[in-house]
Amino acid sequence: MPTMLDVAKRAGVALSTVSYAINGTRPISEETRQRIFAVMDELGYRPHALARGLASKRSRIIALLFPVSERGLGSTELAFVTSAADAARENGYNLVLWPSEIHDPEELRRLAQQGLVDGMVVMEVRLKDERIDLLREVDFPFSMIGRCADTDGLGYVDIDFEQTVRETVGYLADLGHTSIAFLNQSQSVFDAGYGPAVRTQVGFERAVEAAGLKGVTRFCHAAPRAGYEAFNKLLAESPDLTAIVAMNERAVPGIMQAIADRDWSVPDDFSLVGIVSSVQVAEMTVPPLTTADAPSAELGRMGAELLIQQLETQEHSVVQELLPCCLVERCSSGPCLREPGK
Amino acid sequence: MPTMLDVAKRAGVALSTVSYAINGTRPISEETRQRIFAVMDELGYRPHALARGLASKRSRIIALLFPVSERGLGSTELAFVTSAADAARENGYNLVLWPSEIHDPEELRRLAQQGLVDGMVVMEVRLKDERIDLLREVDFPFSMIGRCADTDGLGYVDIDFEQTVRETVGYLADLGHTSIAFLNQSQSVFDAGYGPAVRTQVGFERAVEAAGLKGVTRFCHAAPRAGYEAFNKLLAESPDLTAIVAMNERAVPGIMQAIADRDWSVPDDFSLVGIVSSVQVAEMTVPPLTTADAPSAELGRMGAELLIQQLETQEHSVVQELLPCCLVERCSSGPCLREPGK
DNA sequence: TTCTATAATCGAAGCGCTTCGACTAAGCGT
DNA sequence: ACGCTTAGTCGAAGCGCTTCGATTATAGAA
Repeated sequence: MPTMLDVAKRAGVALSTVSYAINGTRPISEETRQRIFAVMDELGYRPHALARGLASKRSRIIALLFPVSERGLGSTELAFVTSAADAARENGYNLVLWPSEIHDPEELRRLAQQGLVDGMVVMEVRLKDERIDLLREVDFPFSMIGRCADTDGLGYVDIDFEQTVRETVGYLADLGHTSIAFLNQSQSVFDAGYGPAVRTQVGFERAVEAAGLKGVTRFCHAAPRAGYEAFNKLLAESPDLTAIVAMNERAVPGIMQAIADRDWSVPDDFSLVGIVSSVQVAEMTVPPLTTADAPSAELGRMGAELLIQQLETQEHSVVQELLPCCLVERCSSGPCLREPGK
Repeated sequence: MPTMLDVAKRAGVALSTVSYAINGTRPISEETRQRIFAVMDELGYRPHALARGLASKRSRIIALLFPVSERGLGSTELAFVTSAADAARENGYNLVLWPSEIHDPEELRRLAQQGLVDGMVVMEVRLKDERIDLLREVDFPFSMIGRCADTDGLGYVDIDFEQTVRETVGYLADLGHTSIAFLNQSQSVFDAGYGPAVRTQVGFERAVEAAGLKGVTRFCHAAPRAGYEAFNKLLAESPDLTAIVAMNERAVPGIMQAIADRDWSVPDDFSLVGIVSSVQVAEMTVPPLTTADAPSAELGRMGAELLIQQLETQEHSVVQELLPCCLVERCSSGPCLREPGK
């Protein structure tokens, strides 16, 4: 494998001249530059990434911190990963995957001090998140997909949960629904201060009140069985319910089953809308689910780009962006033709 | 950030001694070692990954090549990624994600020559795959998740498609089905020589013949609509069909819809089994789908471990492993109670 | 006792790059 | 003709490690 020195010799210039030609760090005459580049691809020269990183103190590698087995990532999260990797590469960076126990700051500190990565993109951030506290403390560059409670001076992209749930509630209200339930993720996820669970629930309550509707909320584990039971309890307590907004993909089939078991049909007797979901999931149900799809690809991409931008420019121009989910009407929602409560 | 030299000075030893103590490359007295380690964590010293990589010519970084937007990865593929990353880290390696256009060997060559990664794990390998040809040609270490046609001397893990489909067909035969269809992925994927599509189809034909059953096969795009149409055509041509084996998750809801549209019910009137699928998908349908689940996590893990093992030991002990899918009976399959053809 | 193997350590030479401080030769205003 | 900037280039000093070839002390073999 040829080195920069080989190129320099063959082109009859100094080693440093080659470096300047490649990086454009100092002016090089057009003539020399051409000669150097000619030699470079004659020899098939590729700059050595590690050497470059060592000398420049910038590895051009960023890490994506993703929580290991925390609810087991779904296809929504996969899109974060792939689009972040794409975005990184388009900007000349490499993306390393760092499966991180959410509660092991030491591991994180090691990564930060190892000199391997220039910065990190942190996924699945909680309202109160040790990882963020640590990174902040050691002043290590990072961006978030999601956000913690105190985002002062921190760059992030997140879903606009309030807006999403407001739009969804509005949509159902327009269809004539007056009593709506929100099916959240599990109580433990909520208690752990997981942003989406907390923010959406709050948003739902506000939206429902603002619209003058009746709204109830309920936690539910990520499983069909739990969805089934949750639906039945919900209807036992509020028999006038005609629609559910579910931020719990795995529970959806259980709900559908429960609806079918009452000999009701979707959407004529009951409406079901998934939020913070994805097309893949929506199309797995029969009938296809009306969903507010998470802008996963954008989130992943922006998370990476935010960080890279922060790395390239020294100025701390803090970008904080909220993206709404996109409500797509499919076949699980509509006006309620049944007489509520019957 | 302290360097090795700082540690050495503070411990009153030579720089190289510290290195030997850390790596165990040469014998160091217990006493000295202790002193060195004490100083190390007194100073909070962390070896610099890039420097280490540059000097040792081993970065301890491996790349996971995954095809960009080729069918859009599902949750099955996500598991590859995360478990590969896990496995890498457990073995002291980092995993970088390399979204690769399947037909751009130049990009790949660059990655290989850049010195950034010690080896690659290649996903979604085709029977005839340019990437493999290139890596082989330049003699760059790699392992495959999946496999190409000529696997001579190449390490891989793959799903045992033949076995999986045989078991599935056997399962349906035992339930009394005698006319079964196989719903493959799309024709174009098949024509591109995508291993699973080709191998499973061949396997199905053999299995059906061996079991003395009647079998038909059909390609289908990854979409509910396509599944719907495929089902109807299939039944128009072979009215005695009582079961479908589908290796096409996205088409499944369409099939279910089509079944329901005939006023048939699953599984009493028709059986449906998904293969090379996952629990997540299986539980999204109503009723839950009987599936042969892909051992995704194992595949990802083994893919990484295979490569690392190859990297650590010089000997080319070629590991080639086929893992079967695990057939899980849920509620979409059973004996056919309907009189076939009616 | 003398010779040699082994344990324990040191110093120095890289690994392949970036970057800083020269240096030279023009180009320009005065 | 004078200094003064600027484009274009060179050489050398690192970046933080690994690793090779000594060197010394210690012990077992002859």
